[in-house]
Amino acid sequence: MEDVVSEVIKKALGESKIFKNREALACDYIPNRLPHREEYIRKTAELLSPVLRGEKPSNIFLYGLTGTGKTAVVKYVIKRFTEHAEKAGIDFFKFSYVNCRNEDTNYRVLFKVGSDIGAKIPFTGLSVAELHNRLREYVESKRMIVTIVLDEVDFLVKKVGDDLLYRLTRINDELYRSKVSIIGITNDVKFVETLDPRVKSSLGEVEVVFPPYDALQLADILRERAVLAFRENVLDSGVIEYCASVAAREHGDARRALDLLRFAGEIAERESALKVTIEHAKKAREELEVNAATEVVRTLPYHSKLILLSLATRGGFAESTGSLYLAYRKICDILGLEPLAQRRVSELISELDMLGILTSKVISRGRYGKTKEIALGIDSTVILKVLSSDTRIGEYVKLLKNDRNR
DNA sequence: CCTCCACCGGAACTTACGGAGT
DNA sequence: ACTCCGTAAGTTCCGGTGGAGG
Repeated sequence: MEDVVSEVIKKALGESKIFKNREALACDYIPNRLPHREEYIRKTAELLSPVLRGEKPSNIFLYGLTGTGKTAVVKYVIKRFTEHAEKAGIDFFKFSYVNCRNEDTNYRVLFKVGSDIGAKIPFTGLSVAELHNRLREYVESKRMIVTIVLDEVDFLVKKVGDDLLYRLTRINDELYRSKVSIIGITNDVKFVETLDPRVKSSLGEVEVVFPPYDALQLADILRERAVLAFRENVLDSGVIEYCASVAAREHGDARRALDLLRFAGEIAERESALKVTIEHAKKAREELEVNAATEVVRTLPYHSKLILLSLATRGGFAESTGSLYLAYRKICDILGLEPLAQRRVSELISELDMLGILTSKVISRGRYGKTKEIALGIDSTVILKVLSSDTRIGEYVKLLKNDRNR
């Protein structure tokens, strides 16, 4: 009998029966065509076209929910412009793409910009102000148009404020031979309202809103990518439509649709199936959902976990805030912890509701008061399993099981 | 129609904590 | 090393409320 590991190794190294190029379904893949975004590509390219003549384009702000193609459109246009520049031997415009979720401090953003445009900058040791100056001097000395793309810029601002944005929008006042323009991308629509009015007006010279995709458009996108990603005839009919309709229900998120399709393919591969079927897609959806849920539960504050624990041990249902609170206090007592006030617990319940882990409904029982009816949104055994990764909770759960067996 | 339960949920206040500036 | 400031998490206080039962 062959040993298991070498079997796995052989499988991993061997040609995939399902995938031709798995990468084509990754969310950071830039395809050659972006279906249903042609007009946005045109608009973005037109807005950026001044750089081709060595002039400064307007600052641009792009909004739209997650997975509506903002990043893909911008990256696509940048790629094409850069290709053109290389072919024509032009070097008077440069792009810098910064994802503010990864580069989440002022220093790291500036550092990324610096390395993207070819300035040599020590990766530590300078103050932010000094870094800013050096960058400005470098840009000025090279006589060029720099376009900085700040993706998920709301992350940066939430973490360190809009100081950097303000300085970047004002940097042109000190540049004579060169210019800098900014493209901000965010999926938080309310975010712009929180900005300093000065930043808001100069950053939002032009605003472009990306609408969500509908199910048919998502299906088109998936079809296009599927041709690249999968071998011929491995996709069962209806798989693409299924993935598209699931994602369309969640505000038309193309990223989710792609994830789903890729994961369905991976499941099919794991099962050594010859075709990717709707069953695989359904399984993928379930697993992705459970994964997302367990991830949320795992990162919950401790007392929120305890509230969930109280709910899960009562069969996932509580007829009132008061009764759940009592159960929660009992658990706190057993674990020797200070319980939170009921007011706070009530709020935490509402937060859990918003996260989609449980549903709480405010109801009135007339004479018997007004309260929240609370029900778990996920299977309670799943919750208990996830919560048990905390040692103290785990012990408690074990204790309960023993009691029940007796 | 009124009452009154068992909370809801707004507001103001207290602590604790992690930077920024000096 | 120091203060200062903003923020997050909780607490206390309290007015508000939908509707069953009188």
